[in-house]
Amino acid sequence: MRPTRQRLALARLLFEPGHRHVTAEALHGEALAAGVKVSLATIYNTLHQLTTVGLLREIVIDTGKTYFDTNVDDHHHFFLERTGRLIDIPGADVALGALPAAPDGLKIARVDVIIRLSDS
Amino acid sequence: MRPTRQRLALARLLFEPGHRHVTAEALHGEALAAGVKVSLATIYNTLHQLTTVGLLREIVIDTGKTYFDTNVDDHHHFFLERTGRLIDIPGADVALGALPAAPDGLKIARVDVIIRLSDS
DNA sequence: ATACTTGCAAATCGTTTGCAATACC
DNA sequence: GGTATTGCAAACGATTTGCAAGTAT
Repeated sequence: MRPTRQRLALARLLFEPGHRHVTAEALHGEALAAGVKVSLATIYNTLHQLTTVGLLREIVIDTGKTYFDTNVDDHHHFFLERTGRLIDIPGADVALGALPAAPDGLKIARVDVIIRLSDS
Repeated sequence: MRPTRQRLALARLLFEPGHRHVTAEALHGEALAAGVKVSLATIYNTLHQLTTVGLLREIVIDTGKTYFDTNVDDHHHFFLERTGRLIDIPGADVALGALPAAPDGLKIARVDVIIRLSDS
């Protein structure tokens, strides 16, 4: 994985501000706003590569849009339904008791807990 | 909501076999296989209407594809990553301890627990 | 008769892909 | 130079929409 101009710029945008959640579109917007010339295709490439390498985690919350989380530790999420925003919940803050055993030849790859929030 | 031919046929396909998870495409296929002439547009209409009415529940597990669950009780899911299949987990089988409080003016609408399974 | 439904085909949205031009080592 | 990477534009798959024709009450 070569440290190209666009990869470096994207990495800076992603990891400098601390933990965050981005969509490809949003990151693309930020890049352009920051004066970084990148194509959307490259954004997707990079996000997936970083995910493969373990620097990002993909979160499925909403159909039709993929979120990438710069926090790859064990943790969960609040999802604000009205705004589409995500908030991290430290893994320790959600007590999961014994989980049902996985069927036959399968193993638990990950447990996602999503707490969906609406206006009260 | 009128009991039209296609709505009745779809309701039968959905609710007669016991609890299940379907995608619009899959239901469309079944309908055609069962000799029921329905357009995909109507499938989507009907699935959404049934969801609004509370007879179905929408599950987000996978980007780019929406699952509808005929089980609307409190429960969670196993997701078989290799096949894309869903398996219900009774709500009681997952012990959730105290959850972090929802921020300011927000309330918990729902808690989704998804246990992702891969081949072991 | 009137309002609700259907179905087609076109449109949309996020994402992916093919491929030639380009940047990295 | 050789290989990885970029960017464009076209291709995609799932879902939605506009609208004319059909159907329930």
